Amino acid sequence: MTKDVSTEKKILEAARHVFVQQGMKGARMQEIADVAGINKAMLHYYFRSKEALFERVFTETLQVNAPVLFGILGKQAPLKEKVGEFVEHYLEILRKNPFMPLFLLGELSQNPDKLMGKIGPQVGMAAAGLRNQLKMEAEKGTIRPIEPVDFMSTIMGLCIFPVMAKPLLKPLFGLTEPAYEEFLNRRKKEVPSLVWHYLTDQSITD
Amino acid sequence: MTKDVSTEKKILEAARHVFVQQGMKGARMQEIADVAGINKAMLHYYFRSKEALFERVFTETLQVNAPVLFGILGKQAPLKEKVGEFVEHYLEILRKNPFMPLFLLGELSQNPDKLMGKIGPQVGMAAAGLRNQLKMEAEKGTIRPIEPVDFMSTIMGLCIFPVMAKPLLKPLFGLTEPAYEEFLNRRKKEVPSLVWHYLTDQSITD
DNA sequence: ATAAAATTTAACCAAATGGTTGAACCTTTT
DNA sequence: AAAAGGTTCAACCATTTGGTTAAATTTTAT
Repeated sequence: MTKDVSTEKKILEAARHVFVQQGMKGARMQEIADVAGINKAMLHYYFRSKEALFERVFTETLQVNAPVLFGILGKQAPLKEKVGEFVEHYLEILRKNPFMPLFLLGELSQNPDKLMGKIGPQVGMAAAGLRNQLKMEAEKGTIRPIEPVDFMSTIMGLCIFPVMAKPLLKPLFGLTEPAYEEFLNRRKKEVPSLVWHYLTDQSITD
Repeated sequence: MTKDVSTEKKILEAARHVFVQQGMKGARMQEIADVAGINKAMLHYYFRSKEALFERVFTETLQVNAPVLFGILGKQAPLKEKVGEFVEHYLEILRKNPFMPLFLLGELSQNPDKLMGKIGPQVGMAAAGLRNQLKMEAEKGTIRPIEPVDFMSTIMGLCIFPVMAKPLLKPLFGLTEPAYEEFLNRRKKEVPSLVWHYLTDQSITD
């Protein structure tokens, strides 16, 4: 691990790396220590227990990612523009952190309650903003009426699945690594246009 | 657990239940025994080790689910029809086994290799059939040219995400259980029509 | 009915793993 | 420079957990 970085940072970096990849149950304190390049006792010196360390990493991860996601969709701008920006940014983030969705959704499934209170207000605002925009645009006739959940699920599902199903998709369709990368790049164009059709085409609900 | 069922079946049922929900690492042999209503030693009597038991459950799960999925999309029928049937069936399966995708994708991420050889031929056939149909329909002009990966990712992502992100979506959008169910039902109509647009609208690639 | 084989159980065992401790080692303060 | 406080480490401890064993019980074959 990089020298001259405070031990606490080194631990958090290592812990995030291991936890995200192995999950709470799969992660071993020893491995986190090894990755951080320090003694196992340090983990307990800086963070009381495995649970405390995990809690910290999980919360941090959520509080860093959620605002990015909802920040884009919640801000003031034309919807079409925001969709494009969201997909582009999100796919890029996902490409760099392919284990993030599995990690977050996995731990969230184990502990559905530990969500609100962590991402509360910040994301709540963005969600409310999005809800309003969808409503107003629908009244204006720019888009068809649509629920925020439907919208979010569509756009997130289209972005997340290709990334987290990589180990399924690659062998199944005989993709080489470059071919897979190409596929991800295609998504950047296809998903926004797909989502836009989803928003505007009246025939979808009829 | 139900009486009069062979111990082996009881174990496999219990193991599937626990493994799918907790993952390989998270699952405890004792819990599996408890759920099965038998002694822990029985697990080792019928299946050598935790790994062997897991292997069995994982393989079985894969071999039961994959053919259902790809069976529908691989068979001989109009594409539009198959898409509708797939989404309907798949969403129903997912509603009953909400932890399945997280389980399969999670374990697959840990062990990308353990895929082929398990679902090999059966699914390979279906995938090839789908590839041909997409190619032929594109040449006929019924749909636009599209890669099988793109198609599969779109349809699966749209189905899977709403189910596996339930613990995220429910609190985030303040959905009650009935409201969430309603949402899932909306998907049954929206997803096929969305996918169909995705297949036919030329402007998506332009 | 009885011996043999298969099944089930409780008690154990060894390894893995989260966590602790006390001494050594810096760094800062006075 | 020496005391004090913070940091790091190797060795150790307790619990958990996958796995074993030998005896008991049930089932099957003769």
